[in-house]
Amino acid sequence: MRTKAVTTQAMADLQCAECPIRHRAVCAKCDSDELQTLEEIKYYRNYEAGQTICWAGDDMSFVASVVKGAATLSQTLEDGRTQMVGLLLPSDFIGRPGRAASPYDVTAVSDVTLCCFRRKPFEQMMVTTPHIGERLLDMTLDELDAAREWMLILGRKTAREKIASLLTIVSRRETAIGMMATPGPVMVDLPLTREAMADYLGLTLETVSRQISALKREGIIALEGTRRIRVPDMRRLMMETGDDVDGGLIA
Amino acid sequence: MRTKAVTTQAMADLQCAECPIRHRAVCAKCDSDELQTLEEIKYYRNYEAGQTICWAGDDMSFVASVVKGAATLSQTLEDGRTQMVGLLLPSDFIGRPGRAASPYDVTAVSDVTLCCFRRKPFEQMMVTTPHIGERLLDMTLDELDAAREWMLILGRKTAREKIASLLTIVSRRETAIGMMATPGPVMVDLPLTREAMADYLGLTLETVSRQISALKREGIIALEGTRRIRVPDMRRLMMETGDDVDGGLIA
DNA sequence: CGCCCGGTTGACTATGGTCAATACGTGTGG
DNA sequence: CCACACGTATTGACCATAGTCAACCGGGCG
Repeated sequence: MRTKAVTTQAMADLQCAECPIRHRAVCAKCDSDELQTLEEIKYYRNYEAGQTICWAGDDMSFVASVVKGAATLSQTLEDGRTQMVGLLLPSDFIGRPGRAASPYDVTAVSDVTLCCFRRKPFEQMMVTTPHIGERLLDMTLDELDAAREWMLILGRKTAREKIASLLTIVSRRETAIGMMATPGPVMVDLPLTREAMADYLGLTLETVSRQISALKREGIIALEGTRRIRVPDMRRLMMETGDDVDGGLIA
Repeated sequence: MRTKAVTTQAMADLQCAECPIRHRAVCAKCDSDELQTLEEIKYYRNYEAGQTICWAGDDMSFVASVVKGAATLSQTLEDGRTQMVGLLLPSDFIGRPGRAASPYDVTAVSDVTLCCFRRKPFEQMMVTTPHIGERLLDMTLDELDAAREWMLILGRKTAREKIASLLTIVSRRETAIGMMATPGPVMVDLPLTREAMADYLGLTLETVSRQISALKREGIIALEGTRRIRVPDMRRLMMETGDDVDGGLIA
């Protein structure tokens, strides 16, 4: 595993106004003046797939938004059992204002680009720029809801339901639209190995593999390569999640 | 089950300045002017043990702080499996600014007193009073960390470790001090039935009962009645949680 | 070519769930 | 005062789901 984090050339001069996550990230509510200030303190960092962004307990000198790629948050018990507790996709926020040490391992699962802000200036800006704190509160509340949805999955669902739920959730986030069960076929591109899925779902990789094979055998999903999944009928998959048929939509 | 929520007389005239949760609740950062404004829009509500405060999907006309007692947040699958996703103790916040419908069932597990704010005036105040939003962000980030700790428990711990973790966490919250393993005996007063513990831990009530019996047999805990537990040596209990021996402290 | 990594599949096992009987404690009514 | 009932908790016997251990497959790369 490589350990260098290289500041991208490609991204180095990206203007906030052209940023793909401009309207969903922590800066979403900022007006152009505020954006200007952010522009001055931001910088980009790249990580390659598999690279560790931060170990649990380490101090992070920055907070950041995911611009591109996917990262995970995970916790590990002393005997090595690990549980993922967050899947960070573009626009998600990394780090906690007011606390330097990350309680979680943060890992790039695909090639990742972060838009970083040094901690101190960012915390300063939160005081002077209410829009940032407001947006961060909203995002944190959403993450809390997501974490609680995961608690239901981890605590009460069967292996089969867990897999179906993961696929449903990832597909929902990828096609970030409102997402009612669209009847046509859907492609789900999940950037996770079987082991990462297992860490996410509180299963072993063998069980993940078996359940995916079972869903495949029954025609509920089809594989194109190992990381790409075709869902001919999303509603059929959703029926396997154990949630209400309305898709478990919250409010 | 009774269904009335009575506005307490006993609490009706409690001044914020004398409030037991003054320094930990959502109002913690407010100065006395701000407190004065809150004082004018707040009102108290009481619920008795077992009563439902709000069903998932219902609109709540207020947000609130728990002043006294304990409440739970839970989600239910269509076939009846339920998972608790939050345990609300005094100073915890109920509701989400900007969203009326609760995604969770909220239930009083002991007699509960809430300090309520009507939604609209509260949302208004959040705009004019940054201290409230700031405090709420901090509290929400703490809750998110707690939810993620639960994800580890639900996803990766054995039944025995789950029970030990629950007892450790509740005792940590009750003796709200810094909480290093104090060597003396500790009383843990957990206001939950075996079934509620099971719903929390993603177990069945039989398994909860068996594991508690096992810990008792081994002298790690002792029961005084069914809801009160004596822990002769907290460190011994913590060793059963599967966390690092330092108590799994974050940062 | 052969190794390595990720994935799949099989055989067996163990942990926790299910179903059922029993115990305990408290409040109610004869 | 005791009998009973109801809700909560404990315990046992049995079973099912997912975990463990191990063999094997297949593609990419040195």
